[in-house]
Amino acid sequence: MAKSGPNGAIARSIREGTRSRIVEAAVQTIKERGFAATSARAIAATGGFNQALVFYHFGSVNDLLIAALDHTSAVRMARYQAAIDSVDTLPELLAVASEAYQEDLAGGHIKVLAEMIAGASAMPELGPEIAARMQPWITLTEEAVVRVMAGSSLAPLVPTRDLAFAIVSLYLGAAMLTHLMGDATPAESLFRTGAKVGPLLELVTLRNGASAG
Amino acid sequence: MAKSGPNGAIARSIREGTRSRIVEAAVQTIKERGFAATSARAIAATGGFNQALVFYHFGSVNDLLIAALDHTSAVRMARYQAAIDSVDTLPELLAVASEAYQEDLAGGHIKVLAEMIAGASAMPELGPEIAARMQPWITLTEEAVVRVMAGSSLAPLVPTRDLAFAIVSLYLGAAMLTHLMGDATPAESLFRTGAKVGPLLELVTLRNGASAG
DNA sequence: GTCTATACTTGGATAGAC
DNA sequence: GTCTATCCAAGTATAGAC
Repeated sequence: MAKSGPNGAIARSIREGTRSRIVEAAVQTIKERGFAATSARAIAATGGFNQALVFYHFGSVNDLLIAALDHTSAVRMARYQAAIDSVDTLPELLAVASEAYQEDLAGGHIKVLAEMIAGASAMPELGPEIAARMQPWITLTEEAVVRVMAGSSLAPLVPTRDLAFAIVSLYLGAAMLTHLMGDATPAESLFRTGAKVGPLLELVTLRNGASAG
Repeated sequence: MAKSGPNGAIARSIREGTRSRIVEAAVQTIKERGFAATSARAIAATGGFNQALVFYHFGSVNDLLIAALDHTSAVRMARYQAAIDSVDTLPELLAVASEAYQEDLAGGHIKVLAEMIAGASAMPELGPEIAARMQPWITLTEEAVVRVMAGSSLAPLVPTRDLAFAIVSLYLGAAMLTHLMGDATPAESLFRTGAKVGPLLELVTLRNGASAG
């Protein structure tokens, strides 16, 4: 209270601290220029601050990049979780996934993820950090699958862990290929097909209150 | 004739030219140390020749890397094509794919591919080159799918292009995640599950000479 | 064709002024 | 906490001897 004056936006950006300004500049630099070009100097140029601040606040570029991944992951995870929670059937789940993919593609989140994973190959010490941050996505996916399959007679037959891993792999692989091929974007066609196939699969997950004892 | 003497191995390696020595050193360096660490100096150290030879023979490190990708791709493509040609049913195809994946993982080919794709993000000018070299794999996959589905009543319903893209995406995504997670290797479990599920899917692709006109 | 030596560039990271 | 200035390492690429 004592601090807040009439100068809204500026005061806010000061109060939020330089840390988040740096994190956001890092995210934007990855989006715009790719992992390899995201140096401390490039981030500083994007955010309009000094290069040395990266090291003062985060110790190293790598640690900043981890923080940036955490930041975007948290935002996206919350959104996906909400979308998934509002859904009960497999076709709906496919629709939500397709929608989320398109959104993330347009918003550049896909690119950040792809670049970070690509970058993990480049900086081996980033590997475990990123792997750990992928795990929640697999778990999220598995929970969604379990929920959607619940009540189906097929449920006990489905290896949900493998299925979740496969879905995340597919999502990621499609993202990397799309990213690679640029304008061709065959992933879009794939998701459209998925949306068409979804309703057919509903037969598979029909609640079978009748057939069960 | 005039050139070949009693000194077999040494003469051969001279005859084969420094170019292929450099290409092989590049492949091995990517396998062992990753894309980012594969500099002209590192490649030269691996192959035991001078750094300047990279530029003399290939002009730039990037061009050498492209040549290296072409080299491994050609070898693997030939092997996959032969394996696929010897197969007629979907379960067999899954078995072949699973086997190839394990082989490529053990042989380090998966790593080369993953690193190159990762690297493409790093060096944008590599992107189109690598994308162009992925296309034949999608085509190969599509042809295999078409062949295996031929005669099934489902064949006309399957969007083979999308399916092939999905399979390659899955393969690639699983490779990158496995590469990332290291010892966890959930992809192995996935392929085991795939092998178990395969026979069930045979029902789907049964030749239906009876039901057709 | 292959080597040594070196020019040039970029980026991580720190010291020290403010 | 933020800036300027700078050190140092690693890498691309070329010149020129052999």
